[in-house]
Amino acid sequence: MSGGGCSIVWFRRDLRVGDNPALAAGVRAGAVIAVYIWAPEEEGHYYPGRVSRWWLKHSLAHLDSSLRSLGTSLITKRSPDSVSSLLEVIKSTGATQIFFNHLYDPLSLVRDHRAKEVLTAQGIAVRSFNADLLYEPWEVNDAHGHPFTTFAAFWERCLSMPYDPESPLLPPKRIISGDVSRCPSDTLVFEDELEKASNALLARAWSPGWSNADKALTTFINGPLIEYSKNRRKADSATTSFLSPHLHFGEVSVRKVFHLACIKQVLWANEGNKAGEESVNLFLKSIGLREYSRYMSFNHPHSHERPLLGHLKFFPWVINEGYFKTWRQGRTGYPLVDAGMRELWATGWLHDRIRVVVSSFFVKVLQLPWRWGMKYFWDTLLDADLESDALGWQYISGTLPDGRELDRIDNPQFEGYTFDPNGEYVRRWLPELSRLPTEWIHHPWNAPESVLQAAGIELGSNYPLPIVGIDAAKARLQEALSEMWQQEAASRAAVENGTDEGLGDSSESTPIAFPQDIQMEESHEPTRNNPPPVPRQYEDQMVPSMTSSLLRVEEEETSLHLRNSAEDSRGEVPTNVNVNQQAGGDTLNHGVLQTVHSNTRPYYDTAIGIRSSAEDSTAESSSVSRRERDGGVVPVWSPSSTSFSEQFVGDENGICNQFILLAEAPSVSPIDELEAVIPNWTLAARIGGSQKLQ
DNA sequence: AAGATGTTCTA
DNA sequence: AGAACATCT
Repeated sequence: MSGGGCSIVWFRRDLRVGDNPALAAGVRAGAVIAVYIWAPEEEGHYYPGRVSRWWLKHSLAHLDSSLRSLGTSLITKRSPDSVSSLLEVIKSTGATQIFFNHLYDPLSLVRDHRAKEVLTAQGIAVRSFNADLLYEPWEVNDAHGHPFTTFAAFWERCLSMPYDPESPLLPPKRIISGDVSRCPSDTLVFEDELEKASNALLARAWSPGWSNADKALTTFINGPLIEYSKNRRKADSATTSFLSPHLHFGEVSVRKVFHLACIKQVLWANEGNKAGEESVNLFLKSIGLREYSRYMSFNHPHSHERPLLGHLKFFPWVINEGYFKTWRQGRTGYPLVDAGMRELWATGWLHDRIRVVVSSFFVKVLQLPWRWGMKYFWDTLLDADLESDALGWQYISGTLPDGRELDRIDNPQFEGYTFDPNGEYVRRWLPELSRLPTEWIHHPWNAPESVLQAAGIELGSNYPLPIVGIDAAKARLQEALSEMWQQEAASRAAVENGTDEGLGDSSESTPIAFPQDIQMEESHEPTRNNPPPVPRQYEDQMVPSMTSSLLRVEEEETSLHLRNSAEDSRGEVPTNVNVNQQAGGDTLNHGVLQTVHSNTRPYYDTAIGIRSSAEDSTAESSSVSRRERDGGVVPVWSPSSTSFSEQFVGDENGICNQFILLAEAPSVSPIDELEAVIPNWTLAARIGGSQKLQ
């Protein structure tokens, strides 16, 4: 295995030196070549947003300097294709093995599988590890060996597993560098000049990099954690952990977080500090949600673009780009929502509670397609994370068995008084309402004219009237829901009559395209299980891989393929965090971040590689099975290993396919299939076919 | 003591 | 919105 050659450690979203199993393995094996490959085209629609790239840039610089102090450096490569870059690095360094840590988003599952196939074929030893989760998704199953479908059950199981999560590894003391003299780094460009200006303020609030992540963790554990249960639902309290971006980029390991929190919990439990103990439970639960997001993504890889509950695909979403824009700009007329949206745009950050408020408003009041909202979060959040965001939006949209009720509308006015009782949060982000008394701050439309006047507010002029009334929204939601159920019943009837072919397809398999608007803005706006049989010994061989197989024609994804690159810009948002602002004037002042309105963000929709619809007759799917690989038992990744579930209202087809696939899976060359799929965005759709059971 | 009213929670 | 729980009278 080790031979004479050195090892490549392929960094991805594990930008840390401590508790990094891939790095540790590389160091153990001898000389190391640390590599990071920037290949955003592989991400398709999920090209990272501006602030996310800012973070990445700094995190990589931080990692590089740490590696240098340990004796090596980070080789960076700019590439349209990670796997070919790896091959290049192998060629120029004579590396004979490669180590990396697992990722669980659908794009990575495909890419990593392919990497493994290709590299192995080249005689390279490939080993991968769990560095991102307490337990691998395939380790956590119910009494029947099936994956859980609700969070509570999942998390309960995680907390009562027969073995503990791995203990965090110490960072290496020294790294012997492989010979990189013939392997120059590419300079990676993560932001253009305009973006640089827009990002200028971020460094005041955030410090990317693993050692800063460690500091943030320690600060939180020793500080706000104990009060977490009390404080966690105030919109602007600085009592959250602020770990999410660090966790997203793997700057701190979740095991370490878990470890430290558990130690505190034991301590507080011994002291009889009930509140402290409960705080840890709540904090760990949010870590659990992150775990669950990976779990869901692994088990249902199309969960970032399809509702997990089948009937939701019949929901008549309101396709109204004007609404969408109004929401993004924070001009809905609901102060709590607007404050949140403006904070998001200005800072790339939102308190968890406010994320729920704005997304719930988006889905239930505006009834816009949730994927639009999710995409906007992706573009703007500093901690944008595909798996977490997909879980969040699905939860909000009522598309999970344990999500919020579909027909429940959260009223931002009432939420305002619970999350922001004194209106401070609203006043900070909506300067035009800064003089409005608390009594009216969350429902200015009810305020007496005299009060509004005194506050310098003219509704409909310098602050909008509610874009949609809550009552109207409720009525419209009821209609939409009954329409949805009708459609669903009709579709089911059609299936029973055997006339289903094609009928349901248009509605169910063609996700609503993103609006042009999110990419392009008009110009007048300033733009801008039972225990696993062999629990431990194969830990570092658990390579999630994907097997695809022939299924049937089910997908015709036309609309999604043709996406133009375009300019992404935002509605104007006040970014002047300092409160005082002229109350007059709809024109919001231009704060620092706003000096740049328009960030051009290319969309790499590699429409090349999309197959014709004839070829589309092969829709990927895969199955769960265990098979030998590299001497280790490897679960083969499966999207629909779900025999549970009346909850995931399935059509029987979905379930049947599952078993058919199990039989058929090995007959098709995964790579051939996968290559056509790599342009990602369509991946999930293809994998799932039109099964409802997702 | 039982009923009304209020509070908190929901992945 | 509605259940579960807590507090008041």
